[in-house]
Amino acid sequence: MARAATTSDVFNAVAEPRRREILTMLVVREHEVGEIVTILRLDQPSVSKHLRVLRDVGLVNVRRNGRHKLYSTNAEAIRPMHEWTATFERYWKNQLNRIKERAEEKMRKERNNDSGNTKH
Amino acid sequence: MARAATTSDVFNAVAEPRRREILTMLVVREHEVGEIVTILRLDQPSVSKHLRVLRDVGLVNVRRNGRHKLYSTNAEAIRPMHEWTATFERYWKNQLNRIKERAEEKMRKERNNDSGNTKH
DNA sequence: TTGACATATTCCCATATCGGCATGTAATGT
DNA sequence: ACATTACATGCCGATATGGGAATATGTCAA
Repeated sequence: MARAATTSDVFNAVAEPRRREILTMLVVREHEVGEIVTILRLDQPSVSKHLRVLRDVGLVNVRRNGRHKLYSTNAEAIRPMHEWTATFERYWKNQLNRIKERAEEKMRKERNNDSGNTKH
Repeated sequence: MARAATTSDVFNAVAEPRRREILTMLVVREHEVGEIVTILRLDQPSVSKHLRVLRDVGLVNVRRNGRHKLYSTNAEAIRPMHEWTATFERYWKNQLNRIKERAEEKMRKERNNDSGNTKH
């Protein structure tokens, strides 16, 4: 088997940096495809393909306006990722605490050593 | 160009579901490779390869213990993902509020219609 | 040293990717 | 009807993937 399809879930879709840029841009307000092309300096077919992937996993919505299509980010779809990463939050906070504590421990010891060294 | 390497950044490394399972498992406490194999029911070479990817992007740490190797999740490395997804939080909250408001609006209107219909 | 155990790496294959380029389709204006 | 604008899709090639099977590396114990 090869790598999972980019359309298999949000994690795979968002692995592509350009798609992350597109999402960041479209979450503020909706944009036409042409605007994405000029602002992010990508080829039009490239943008359309990325939008296709994002659409397939529900990360963006489309709306037609004459010849234009207006895409916008469906922020709600990013929530599962946010929640998955959130399960690690307490652990990195613990890691930081442990680092802090070790640093303070080291400080105390060095202070003791210094006072001892002055003796000799 | 093909898809970006799985080792290119945390987003790509974490796109693989099995690697997410491994991270979830190793964040609680460190485990030997063999334990990962039996608990997640994967082939040993497969686990070693996944761990290699996770190591390359700094998502796990290793420590040798005799013939065994003890892997643990470096939770701190997941933080960038958490922060990226967090930038969308206010938007999905807004979306939810708008849905709520529309529902309440609808309720009010329907109540008005009902009171009107009783008249006829 | 040899053997057993634990883990890592290599090779092969089927598959999906992304970029570039060309072409297709849909809506508008004249 | 036709040309034009705005997107979408199709085809190609180079590349990296993950699974499977085999093999290599590393560590301990007798």
